[in-house]
Amino acid sequence: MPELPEVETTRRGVAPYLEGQAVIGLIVREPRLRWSVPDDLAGHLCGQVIRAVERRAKFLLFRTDRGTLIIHLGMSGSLRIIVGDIPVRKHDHIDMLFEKHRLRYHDPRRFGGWLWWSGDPMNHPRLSGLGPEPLAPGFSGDYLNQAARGRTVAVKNFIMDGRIVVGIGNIYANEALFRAGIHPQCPAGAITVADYRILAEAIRNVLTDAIERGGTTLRDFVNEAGRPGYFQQSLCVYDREGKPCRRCKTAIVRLRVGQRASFCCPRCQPCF
DNA sequence: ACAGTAACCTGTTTGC
DNA sequence: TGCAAACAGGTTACTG
Repeated sequence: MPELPEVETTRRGVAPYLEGQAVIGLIVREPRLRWSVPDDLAGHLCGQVIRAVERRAKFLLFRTDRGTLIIHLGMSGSLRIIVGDIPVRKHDHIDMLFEKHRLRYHDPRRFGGWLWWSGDPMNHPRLSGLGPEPLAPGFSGDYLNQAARGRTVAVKNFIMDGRIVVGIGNIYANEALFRAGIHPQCPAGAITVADYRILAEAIRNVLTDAIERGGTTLRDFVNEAGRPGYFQQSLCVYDREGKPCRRCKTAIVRLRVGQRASFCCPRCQPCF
């Protein structure tokens, strides 16, 4: 679930409750996440003030004076602000305690992670090799075109590769390619620079639109208040097999690209 | 370096 | 209705 817009929605939601607040406790009920929660995480965090809540790719960064808590939501993780006495549900794996509330981590599939890093988080092995942020300067059609030279991989897989550009998962890859009028199976190296400029803009626009609508909730994504996003109402192709294209009414087609379900309009996204 | 596959784990949907 | 298989938003370790 959580791609860049959902992680950013979570960041914006929790930041006001955490920044400037001291951690007074940590309850780890289930440490077996994608990467095991470090044994000494409570020792690192307790007493520390969260100075800033940032995002890099799909990672959330909680900065303190002594290091950074790095959280990844995986495919089914969510963070909620809990005020008062709300009973722990199944899969509520971690609570981070503050004076007046707590941050509760829920993750049925346990593909997420809570990591600690004492140095510059950008040097963490999981972050150091990442490509540019799609919403920051430095990401452009010219950059994509350069990175795609000689690549035979399908363009959909190419833009989902975090070494090329971060934050784009299956939903937004499909949606961005539709907006750009590019077929998902087109080889990355066969796309013109003009089309890459259109694609880069489509990526920025779809991510920005999704953030404005609080992300996409297909099953279980919820924000810090436990409420869903509503960008799913704006999806043009994802999970719309057989339904009419919002632009030309042609039936949306489902195919498999690199083991992932993919959706496109055969008329608006012609084969290369 | 690149491309493709399997794996991590649980819940829900689909098909027989 | 019941059960098993297939599938799901992400990342990474492995293969050739």
